[in-house]
Amino acid sequence: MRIIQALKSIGESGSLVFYQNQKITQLGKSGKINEAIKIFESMTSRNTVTWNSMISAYAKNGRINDARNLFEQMPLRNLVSWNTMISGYLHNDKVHEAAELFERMSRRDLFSWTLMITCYTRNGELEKARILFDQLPDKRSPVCWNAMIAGYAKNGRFEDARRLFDKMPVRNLVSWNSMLAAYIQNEEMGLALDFFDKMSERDVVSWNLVIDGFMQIGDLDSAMQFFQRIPSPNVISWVTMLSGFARYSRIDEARRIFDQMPMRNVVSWNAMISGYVLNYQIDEAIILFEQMTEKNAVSWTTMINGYVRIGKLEKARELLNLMPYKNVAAQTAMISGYIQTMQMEEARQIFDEMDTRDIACWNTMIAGYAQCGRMDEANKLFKQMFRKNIITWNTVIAGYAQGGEMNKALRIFEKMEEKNIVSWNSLISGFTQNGLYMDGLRHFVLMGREGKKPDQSTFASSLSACANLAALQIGKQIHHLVVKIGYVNDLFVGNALITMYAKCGRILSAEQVFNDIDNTDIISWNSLISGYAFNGYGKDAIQLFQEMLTEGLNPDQVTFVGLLSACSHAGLIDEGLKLFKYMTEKYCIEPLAEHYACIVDLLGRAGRLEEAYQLVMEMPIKANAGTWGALLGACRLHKNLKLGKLAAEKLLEFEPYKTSNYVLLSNIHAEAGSWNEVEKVRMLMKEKGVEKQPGSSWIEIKNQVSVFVSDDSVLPRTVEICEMLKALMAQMRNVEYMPELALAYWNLDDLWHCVK
DNA sequence: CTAGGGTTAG
Repeated sequence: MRIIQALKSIGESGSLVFYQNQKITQLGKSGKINEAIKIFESMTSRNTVTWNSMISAYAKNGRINDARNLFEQMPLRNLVSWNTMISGYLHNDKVHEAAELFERMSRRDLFSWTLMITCYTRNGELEKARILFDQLPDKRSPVCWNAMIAGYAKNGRFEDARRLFDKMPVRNLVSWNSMLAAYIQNEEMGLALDFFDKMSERDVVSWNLVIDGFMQIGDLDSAMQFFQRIPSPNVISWVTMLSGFARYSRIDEARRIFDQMPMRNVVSWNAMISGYVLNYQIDEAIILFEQMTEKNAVSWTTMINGYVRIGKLEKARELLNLMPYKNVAAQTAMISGYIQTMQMEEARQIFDEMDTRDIACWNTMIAGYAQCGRMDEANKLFKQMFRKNIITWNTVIAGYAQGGEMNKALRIFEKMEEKNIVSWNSLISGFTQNGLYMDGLRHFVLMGREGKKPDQSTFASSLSACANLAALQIGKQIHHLVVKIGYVNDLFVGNALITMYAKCGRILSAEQVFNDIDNTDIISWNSLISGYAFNGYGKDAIQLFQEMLTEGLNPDQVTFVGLLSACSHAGLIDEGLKLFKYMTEKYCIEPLAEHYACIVDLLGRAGRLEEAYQLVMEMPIKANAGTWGALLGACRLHKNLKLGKLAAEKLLEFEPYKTSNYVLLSNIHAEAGSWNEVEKVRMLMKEKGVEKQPGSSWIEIKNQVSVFVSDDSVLPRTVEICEMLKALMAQMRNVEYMPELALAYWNLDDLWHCVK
């Protein structure tokens, strides 16, 4: 009908063009970009509005490059063309490009200013937005004020929003709604409801904001009550309810809403599909997806994500191939799917095929390589990246840290301009996990100096460093900080504290922490049991274990490692053997090499060397270095040269480059007085090229850990320290303290040195 | 044809 009408009036100049322009806009808005292109290309005469409409249509459908091409090609640009292009960049998250155009404009109107302010606030660049806002030519128009208020709201600054709201000269309904949204986005439901009651005028947006607020805090009942009070709910009211129920996995209620809706748009369908996807009901999701007459990029992305979620990558890929204009989100979803299943080559293929990529996509790819330990490739991408964000940097740091390359991690970290808590935590936990405890603590201190507050992860890592260094004073200080900043009730921190005190020999403090924390988990119990073990309190370990059972907790493999080592350290041989039996028979826990090592140690201490050896030979899993090491230790204790030699040789097969093993072997020979053999071991080391690692120790003085390395005479105060050592040796002789000289085969002339 | 408040994918 309308076409006929339009054709009838074709005589009037430009009315067909006018009609076609409208059609392009309408098609662009409803996602039918192909039809819009068809009309545009068939047009014989076009005016500036035609070009503007087409630019807008492209931009609304994610084809921002096509939009820009048209913008460049068009014969005559007006102010609206520039604004439309900026708006396109705004909706495609390309703030940088938008700003470039804005700068180049010769004339700007209120549209231009508002667009640009919105661009900056979307990007979190509130200060830039505010500078523009303050330069604003027309202060009486509420539109820009509203944009700035919304910008503050979305970035969590509702007080700033409120200040602006109170200051603005003319308010309209949108201003009131923007302020209402500010409260709701910051989960201030009390303030929001007061504000809502004070509003003299409300529209459906105001109501929708409130029901969304209830949904965000999980109060579905209140949301429903308010929803029923809305005078005339629109699609968005319905979708808010639908997606709210879907988000909380109340999928049947969500479906009921979906079926009852008097009107549905693409978003409604997408929300329902997303609900099913979240609930792993992919079959239901695909039925709806196929029924949809009008799919947009979100529909496709949601569905692809759904298949990725349940591991059906072929199905996901099929959909991606069918998708008409693949967007970054869909492609990134596919890439993460491949990465989750370690199919890096497939992931890379998609990545290479993409015509535009966002930072998140690059980051996903880099994280993928990092997870696979392929840091060279990760780093190559990192270097290629044009614009990086803080996540990019943190991903690379964590990648290097996990691969043990702390030098590289540190170098990247030091190049960062703006570090956040995640950057610091990646670095500190990297040091700690790679045994570089001092470096970990040093950076913990540096972080404090830069005024950054530690969080639970920082505390867990640095407490673990203290535990391994037995740095009690520093550990205690960190504990105070934990209390002060308020992480006492964090499980990770609590468990780290237990381990720290236990490893520092303060088992009473460990107990106290254990008793003080509100909620314990299996790791807390295991930590305290291992703590008892470490300090030789075998009976307490067993008693705690029994308490754990009465509490109804199920012990795991780690529990028994702690228990068995507790028994071996305390010489509780029968109890240990009984527990081992209990573990395998009652709890059906497959013993690990660690468990066998404990049992070997137990039998060995009791002098039952043959039995221990028998166990090692018969155990169903392969003995590891720990098992042979336990046997070797027992042999030395009971001076069993024959078995000891055998164990030592086995041990050397596992760890041919570990100096301490050679030391053990040569000590056995030395104790037996076979000096020829001792010499042979020394030759063997030379042959294998084993470097004697400098011995090191550390001492805590006035809250400062000092590391001493042997055979290093460069640093100051060496002479002083040696004098002191000599004096101490003399005193020790006086009180008849004799070090075990049989063990002192290695350089007695070592110098101890203060590194820091 | 372009700007401010509300929904969906990441």
